[in-house]
Amino acid sequence: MQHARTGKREQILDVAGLSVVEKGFAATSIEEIIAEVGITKSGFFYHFSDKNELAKALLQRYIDMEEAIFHDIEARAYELNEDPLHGFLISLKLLAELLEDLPNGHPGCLIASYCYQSRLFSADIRDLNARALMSWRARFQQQLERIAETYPPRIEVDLADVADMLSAIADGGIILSRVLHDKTILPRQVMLYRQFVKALFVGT
Amino acid sequence: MQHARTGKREQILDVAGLSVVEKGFAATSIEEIIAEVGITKSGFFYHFSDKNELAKALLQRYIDMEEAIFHDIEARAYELNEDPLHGFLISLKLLAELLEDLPNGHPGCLIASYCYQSRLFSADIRDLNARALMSWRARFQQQLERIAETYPPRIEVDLADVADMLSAIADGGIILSRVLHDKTILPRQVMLYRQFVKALFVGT
DNA sequence: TGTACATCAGTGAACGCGCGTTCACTGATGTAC
DNA sequence: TGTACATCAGTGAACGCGCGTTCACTGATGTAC
Repeated sequence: MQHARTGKREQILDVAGLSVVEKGFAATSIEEIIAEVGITKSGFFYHFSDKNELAKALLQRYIDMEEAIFHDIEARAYELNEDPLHGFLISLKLLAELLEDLPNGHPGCLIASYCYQSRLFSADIRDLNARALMSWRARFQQQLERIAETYPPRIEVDLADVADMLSAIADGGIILSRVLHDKTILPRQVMLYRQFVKALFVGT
Repeated sequence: MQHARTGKREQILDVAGLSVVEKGFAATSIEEIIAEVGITKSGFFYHFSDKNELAKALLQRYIDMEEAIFHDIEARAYELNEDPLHGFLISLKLLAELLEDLPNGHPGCLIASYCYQSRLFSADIRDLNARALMSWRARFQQQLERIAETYPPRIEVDLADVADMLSAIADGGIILSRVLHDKTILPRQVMLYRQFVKALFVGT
């Protein structure tokens, strides 16, 4: 077994996570998960009280991972750089590189997946999804506002929209990359967004 | 019954289409569809040989509808206007207005929905999905290239990427709008893309 | 115009399978005294 | 150090329900001659 050393709970989340972004949550059966993990059905229900709890744990883990990745990227980007614009541009470059280096492209955004199956989930899961998106908006908007203090925008825009645009580009880019089987699309879109931000604050 | 005058086949597609973007294809049961349409299960199988045929018909209809909408928008945008840039900018404005006027926001993009459930579908459906995205890329890229002949780009970009960006913004914007329950996000993203295109070809 | 036949748009009953969930139980490890 | 008990990480068998699919059949409408 490949994950012999990791806990069964973590293995369940790994297997389920992959399946959910490729088949959807409803089509991801517990039966199939336990077969791949090598556990009985009762073993599954020891870790999760029901399937809804699996959905919640899956989403929470995904959000935490993304949060950690962005935190790390920003720490590196602003490390030797106090200029907010250059820091943000470096962040975007680092993000694009990270996405480029994923061997099979981005596996799929769980927030987008859940969005297209929202009637399956309880209100707390939908809330979790919405709060994740709002926290990204706040995070990017804050950085954009710091930039705008030094570099007055050359185009009249709502910085919340510019912040949302990164989330949109990311989710949309993942979809394009997957459907067209071209993993370069997503990082290229991030770099294009970067050029837009540059044009926005320093002109063409 | 609200669709008393339309054919049962069309009603099946209407009901199924809405359910698929809210619960996913696997969780959209034939049982539930026929209950809402007011038909027996055998009636369903008269119209579709199996569930996969429903998926295919659903996607084909969605693609045809989107195609018709874009065709209509472009016809109106370029009607009194031979300048390619202004024509494209008007297209985007018309698109944003159309999206703004949808009473409940965009119901959901079937291409994105299928992308996150692709393992459920046969190869011909996945192909259909990919070809739809490629035709949009081609359509937008062609217009961008016509623009570039008259307005040399102020930023060095790949126009195929700029074309893809519109698809990405649209798919991503739909997701943001739905998850955050704010239908204004999608049209605002389209308008922001419009500002990017403007900056790209005429500067800031 | 009448009759024979074909097609259309379904009905009704039955099928087997896989699903999520429950329940009583267990063997290995950890902790208290 | 030994014993009693608790907790952890599961097992095994059974459940009822809903799913997609099949099959023989039907009543209304259309077409040929």
